[in-house]
Amino acid sequence: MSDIRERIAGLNPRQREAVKYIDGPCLVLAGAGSGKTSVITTKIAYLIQECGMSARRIAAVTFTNKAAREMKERVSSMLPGKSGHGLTVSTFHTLGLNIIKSELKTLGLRSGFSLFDPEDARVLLRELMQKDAQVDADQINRVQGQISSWKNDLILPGPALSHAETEDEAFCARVYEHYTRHLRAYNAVDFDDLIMLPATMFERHPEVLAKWRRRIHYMLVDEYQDTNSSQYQLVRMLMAERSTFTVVGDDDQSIYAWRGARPENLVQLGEDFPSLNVIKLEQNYRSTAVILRAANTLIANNPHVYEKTLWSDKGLGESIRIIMTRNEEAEAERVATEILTARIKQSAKWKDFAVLYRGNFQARLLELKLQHYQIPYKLSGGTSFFSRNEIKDAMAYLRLLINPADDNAFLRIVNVPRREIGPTTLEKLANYASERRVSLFAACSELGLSHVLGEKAVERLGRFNHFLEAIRKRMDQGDAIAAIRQMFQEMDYEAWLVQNASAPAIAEKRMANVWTLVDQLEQSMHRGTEEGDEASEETDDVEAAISRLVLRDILDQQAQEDDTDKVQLLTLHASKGLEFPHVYVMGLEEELLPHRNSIEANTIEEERRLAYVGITRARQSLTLTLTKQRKVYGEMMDCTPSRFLDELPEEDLQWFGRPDKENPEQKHERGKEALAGLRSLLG
DNA sequence: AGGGCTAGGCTTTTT
DNA sequence: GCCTAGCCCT
Repeated sequence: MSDIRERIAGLNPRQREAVKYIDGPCLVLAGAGSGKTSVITTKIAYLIQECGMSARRIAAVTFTNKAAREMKERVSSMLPGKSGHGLTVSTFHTLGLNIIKSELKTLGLRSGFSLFDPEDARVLLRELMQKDAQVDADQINRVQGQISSWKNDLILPGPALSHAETEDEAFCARVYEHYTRHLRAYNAVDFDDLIMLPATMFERHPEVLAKWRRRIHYMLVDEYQDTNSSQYQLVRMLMAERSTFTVVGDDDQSIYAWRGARPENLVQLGEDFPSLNVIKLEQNYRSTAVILRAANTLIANNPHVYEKTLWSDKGLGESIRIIMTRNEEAEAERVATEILTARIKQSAKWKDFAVLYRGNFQARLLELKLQHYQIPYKLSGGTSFFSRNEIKDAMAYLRLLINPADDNAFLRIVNVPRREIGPTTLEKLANYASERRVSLFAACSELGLSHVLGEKAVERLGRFNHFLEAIRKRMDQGDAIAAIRQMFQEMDYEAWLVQNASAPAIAEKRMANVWTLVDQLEQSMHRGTEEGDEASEETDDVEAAISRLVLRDILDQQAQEDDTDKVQLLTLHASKGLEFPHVYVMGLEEELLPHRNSIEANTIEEERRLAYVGITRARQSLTLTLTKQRKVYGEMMDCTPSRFLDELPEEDLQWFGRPDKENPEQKHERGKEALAGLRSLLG
């Protein structure tokens, strides 16, 4: 807990200015590795410690839970005692969720509302579209994407329909309208609503906005280049009067345009706030001069509103190596053996190496080679915990418990485990429910059901309803978590898993996943209670905790695993924000990086930024690889070296395996050399 | 209720 | 060329 003044004294002049400028709007253009997180965390501590601002009046916003968690930790380590109490450090979505939770009435929601993840939303969309036309798998995705981008632009269904230019768009808008109505009926919101609802509410209810402006006096936004339109509107509305905020970002690292990020928001800010103080952080504390020179010359090919050039005092460092191989197998092989030898030569650890690539498929071959050489590695990505079926089932139970109007959750689990409630019964139930305008779950216990359904069916539905109602009662009365555990036991969910699994061991694993989920729910509840965000009763805590679960805001169990000594395999996207002593970027070829679709869509600039992000991850050494041939969709294709290679400073590059007319033997010799070196090292 | 077949698609992905 | 989602068939 070092003194805040000391900490500020340790910053460079630009960083110090960024921390101490608090009287107006502030944009910090933070180049890669320029210590932006330090600036944000120190600034929060400075506001509290030196400027006497209450932590409760400060909100810092990030894009990922991980970043929010880390930032919170760093800030609280700088602050003495409880002075950080009440500080908000959260994702945009969690901030939106909290706003929604305190404005339920204005928004026309009831407490315990469900949060639909994109998969839930997709299921609902499919159902809605099936009525209209025949469903095309791809069509659902397109509609979902269109709705999402409308929501990102704060466009409601009405205007979406009236402004539709094509029949296709009009169709989407009609589905959007249905979708919105159904979400309302289910007392549910989706991820995009977490931003859109607060933003549109603030527009329509100035008195509510005024209240929130009194609550939040200073805002800090990390990764500002990743904000979309609705997020920007939210920040703008909250901060409009006071103009006290700091946003930190790097337009050169904007790589999420495809999911709605608007790097133009950086420019927009200057127009909306003419007094904006723009501070550039250009000193890089991460990489060698050679690496930065490559990064600078590459990105200079993109147009810039604010020019910036990274520099470091770390010395030139090694040349950048470019390795060209015969095919993708040789490429993977080469990367594996390079890491093997480099580790010994540099007496480095496995975790000092990262291999970056454009697409996840590129990792497959590499994995094989790494396994062959017994190199330990950690692969980022893969199937998420939350897309597992048992987790989706468990989540549906939780959702239905706190929100009986959630018909989607009901349909998912009413017959899981088997309760002999089939499609015919459900259809009749649905008709009855929609006539009486009640939820499916509520309809289950209505007496009138016996007019439309057989005795047995009525009995089964009633039993299901009573079962869950009993659990709900237990949750209200006492230990909610205990009641939830009991629920899974009483319905013998494990038996159902065993029945459905190919091996008992698999079922066991799945059941363990469910218990992990419940454990995390429990932990999340305790965390929420300790922080005492708002006065809340027990059930309110469960609701909040379940929402946090859906938002993936759970403790990272892989945290310890991250520290282990393994080579990191990541997509270029996933590498943003990280750094490694030795970085390999694979597949520097036209059609791959830049990606084929981006060439066609003419979004080369974003691909260039992607390459820029990859390059700037490296501290000490950088190796780029490419191949002459590669299998594309099963067909062997000749590859062209990426245009980005031509945009790097020739004098800093060291080529291996480049076909060279003057010296055709070169590649052969180099290859042999490398192999001989490897052999001698391996003994 | 589950498995097998076929067609289409094939970058990146957080909340 | 391979994978996966969704459909159909038993």
